[in-house]
Amino acid sequence: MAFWLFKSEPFKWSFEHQKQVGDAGQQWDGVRNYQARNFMREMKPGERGFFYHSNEGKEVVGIVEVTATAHHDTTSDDPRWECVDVKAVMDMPMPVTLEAIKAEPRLSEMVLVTNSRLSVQPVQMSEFKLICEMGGLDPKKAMG
DNA sequence: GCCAACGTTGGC
DNA sequence: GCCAACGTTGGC
Repeated sequence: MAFWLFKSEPFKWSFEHQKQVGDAGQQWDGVRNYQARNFMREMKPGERGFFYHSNEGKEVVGIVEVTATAHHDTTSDDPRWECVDVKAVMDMPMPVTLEAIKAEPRLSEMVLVTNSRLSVQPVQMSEFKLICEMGGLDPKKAMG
């Protein structure tokens, strides 16, 4: 079981939008970066990740779950670009800011910190649990 | 709004 | 296959 982080600018696609589409989920489209695409290819239905608001907010705001394996991104004509489907699972009671993440020595290896431009990235289980705790969320609940 | 870091493109 | 030029991301 792997854990992930999905980054989105809230004025383009926010966690609120994500919640509105419900359990049907929605393709995580628009990714045009090989590294990010390759991580999506590794994802399996049922795996969970953080929903992170970049630019505005700069915080982890909720938990999402992968509902479909990688398939063609319908917003691109180019068959190279694929994406998974995700659905919103629960809110982070207290959003965890990038500032707080950077201030936590145990999170210094997070991809969010070491490669801030990667929009889809893996998260270690220890990192996942710790951020849940920082956000007031029981890690067991978040992990499903 | 700026700019550093990074990724991609295309000429050679 | 190299690398300069360019475009984009995202923190500040």
